[in-house]
Amino acid sequence: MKANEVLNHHHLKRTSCREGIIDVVMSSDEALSEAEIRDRLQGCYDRTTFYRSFKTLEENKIIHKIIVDNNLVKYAFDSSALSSLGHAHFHCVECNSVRCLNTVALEKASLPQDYEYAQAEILIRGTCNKCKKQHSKP
Amino acid sequence: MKANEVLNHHHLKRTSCREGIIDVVMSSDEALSEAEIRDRLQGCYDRTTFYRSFKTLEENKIIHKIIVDNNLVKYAFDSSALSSLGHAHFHCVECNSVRCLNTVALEKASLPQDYEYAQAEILIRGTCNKCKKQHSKP
DNA sequence: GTTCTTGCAAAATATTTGCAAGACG
DNA sequence: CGTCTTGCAAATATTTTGCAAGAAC
Repeated sequence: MKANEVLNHHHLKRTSCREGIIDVVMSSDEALSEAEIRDRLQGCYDRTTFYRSFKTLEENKIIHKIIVDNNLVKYAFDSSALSSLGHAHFHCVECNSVRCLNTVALEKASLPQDYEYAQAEILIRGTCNKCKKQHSKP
Repeated sequence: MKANEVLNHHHLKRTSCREGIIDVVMSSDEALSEAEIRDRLQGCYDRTTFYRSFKTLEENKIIHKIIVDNNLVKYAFDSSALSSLGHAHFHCVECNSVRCLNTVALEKASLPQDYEYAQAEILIRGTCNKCKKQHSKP
């Protein structure tokens, strides 16, 4: 599905900023920060516009926001299969890359009495394959 | 265990700000924001001092920080039983309260090939018992 | 043509840093 | 007394808002 189709599908106006963001996050295998997305779009847009676009795209569940730390916020394309249960992400503490995981199962049970479950977000920290490989080098 | 004992145990200087923070988070059944902690200490300390104290206490695993959203950061006493595996928290999307959970099990498996697991953070969103009760009122 | 979006400037907020004065041990 | 901590001021950084010009449909 192309960026403009995604926008049409959600009854959002096709603007080049939105299309650009969608193209970038769709084609990336890892989550990207605002700065990274802006770089890949050759800095074409104002930060304000980015924030507003991110917000709109997030509200429409086209992308989702991953807050790894207060100064590490990333965005990823929202493959809606995940979004019903919640999301799981892997954060490499060495290279700070963030990837969506779709293979993590949360045992849904055991909330306190009378609490109502809606959605879970799981952030797994560790070391990614690339950084682990670095370690084994001489 | 009292606040000053906690500090001694970690070889940290006993200062009233640190003791105050520890007292407040230890005696609270939910996680508290900087503003809430400051209020309970009658606004005695500078925000800078809070940030520095939080950092020190977090580095020593005396408290932990829960980033619910970019503008919703809370702190809770770190009961170390949880900290080995990671933490699970419940965020009520209605009243924005945050509580530590100790009864959530994550199926530890299924990372991509060659990834190394270190720790997980789970944030469960939903409705807390108090807010649910509100709904059933007339 | 009407409505939504953008860019700019500016405000609000959160967080960090330098430095001198003060508290801890 | 030497070292770590505090408070103030100021610097950074992030995110939000108002408004007029411009684009989408």
